[in-house]
Amino acid sequence: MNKATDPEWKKFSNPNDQENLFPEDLKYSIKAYKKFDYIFRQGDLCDALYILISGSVKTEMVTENGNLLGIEIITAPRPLAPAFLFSDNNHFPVDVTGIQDVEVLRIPKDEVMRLMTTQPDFMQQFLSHNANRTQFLTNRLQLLSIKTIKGKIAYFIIEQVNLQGNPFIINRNQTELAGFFGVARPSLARSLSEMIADGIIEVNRKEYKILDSKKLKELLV
Amino acid sequence: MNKATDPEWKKFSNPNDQENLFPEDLKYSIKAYKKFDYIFRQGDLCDALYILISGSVKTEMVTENGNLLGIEIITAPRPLAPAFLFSDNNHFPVDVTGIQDVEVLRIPKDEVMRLMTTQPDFMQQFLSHNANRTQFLTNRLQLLSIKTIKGKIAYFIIEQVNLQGNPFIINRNQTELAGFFGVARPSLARSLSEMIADGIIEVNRKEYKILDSKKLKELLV
DNA sequence: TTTCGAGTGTAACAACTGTTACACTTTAAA
DNA sequence: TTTAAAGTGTAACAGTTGTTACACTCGAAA
Repeated sequence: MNKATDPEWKKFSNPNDQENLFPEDLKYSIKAYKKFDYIFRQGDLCDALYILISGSVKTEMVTENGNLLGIEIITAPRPLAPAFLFSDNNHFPVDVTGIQDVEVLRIPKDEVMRLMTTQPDFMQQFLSHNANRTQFLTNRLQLLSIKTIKGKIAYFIIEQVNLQGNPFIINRNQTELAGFFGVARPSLARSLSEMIADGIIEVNRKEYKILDSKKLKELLV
Repeated sequence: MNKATDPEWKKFSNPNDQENLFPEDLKYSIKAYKKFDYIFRQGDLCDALYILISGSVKTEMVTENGNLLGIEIITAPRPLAPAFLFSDNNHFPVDVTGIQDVEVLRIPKDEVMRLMTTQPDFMQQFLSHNANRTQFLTNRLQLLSIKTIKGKIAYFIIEQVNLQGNPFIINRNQTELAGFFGVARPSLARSLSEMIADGIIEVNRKEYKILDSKKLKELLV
């Protein structure tokens, strides 16, 4: 297989590092799923490395009563919960559902072990990806640990300003944002309204601007 | 260095796997901290692998206003936030504070990279540990995502019954448990009282018993 | 341009949790 | 055994969030 014909999934998560991740004789299989199919369910055994090679999926935690807390949307190419392959209790912690038609690459665990020891670039990517996942989860945990809605908004806004500057764009509607925060949509709207009324922030469509940074930081409970 | 004189920290996180984790010529340094010293602060650069080799520490998230959300207590020997060594934004996500006098082993990043490729047992341990950390965080996230206190109690209880059977022991007092759930102590006490009054659970000292498993599951919001 | 649906703003009320305070019980040390 | 400290139970009230409902705005498609 030469580089020109390498499929998209060989790029793993970083398109710039598409070389030397996988050897010529890699053992793998590919399975296709339709839109809205469950790809994995919370509790499913995780006995191989799964990489989403086309389409996109959403992962959701399910509290046993059926309530959902949206976690994130994953777009190909990206591995799915790779950390769990090596955990003592290797079961999927979330539901994974296709939001488009998707294809998933499967590499058996022993084959992954071989890759780890023979392909340094693969190992580096694997470690880096898992490390970033851990940071994502830690960040999410920190957000959820803030008790007031205004506090969550403040935390999120400060994070976005650090990334994008002031003003900045939020590409989610209120319903999605409320789901991300784990709160009810009208409650989020109320908190936003009050923060606008207090002269802390300004909102035009998807553009948000901090007006009073001091007051904003006081909201971080 | 022969095996009989291997120090405790060579056992890493699993005392049964003390062989072949580290080579003879490992480059490292050790630093000591007093009780209540900060070992790391949220935001500190993480440029090496740190392993707690004696004593114990607690990790806490700090919301910028000073409020604390207790995360966990770590007892030697165990690595400290090893995942962040390989993340793109390699900063500590939590405060790490000694709750006893502690010693911390430091292995530089390039030395860790060498270990990963030359010591398969080290790599296996490292992967497994990070995987378990991810599961811990996911579990904590799931707990915090439950909105009602009774729901959190129910989730926690069901988890404990799966681990210990029914009845089971909770080795935390109400204050610690409330901190773990991220709620106020009297609120937790109230919810527990109501669950007892409703005949759902029974509590004697640290021993908890489920009486009505059906009602308990209905509390998982 | 019209129209429909998605998205947003808001209000009234219910439900839940936090705060503060204090009495009581248990534990461990003197 | 006595005593102080830690832990627990509980109440009253304040504060925040959820629920439900509905009007309004905006934008894309017909």
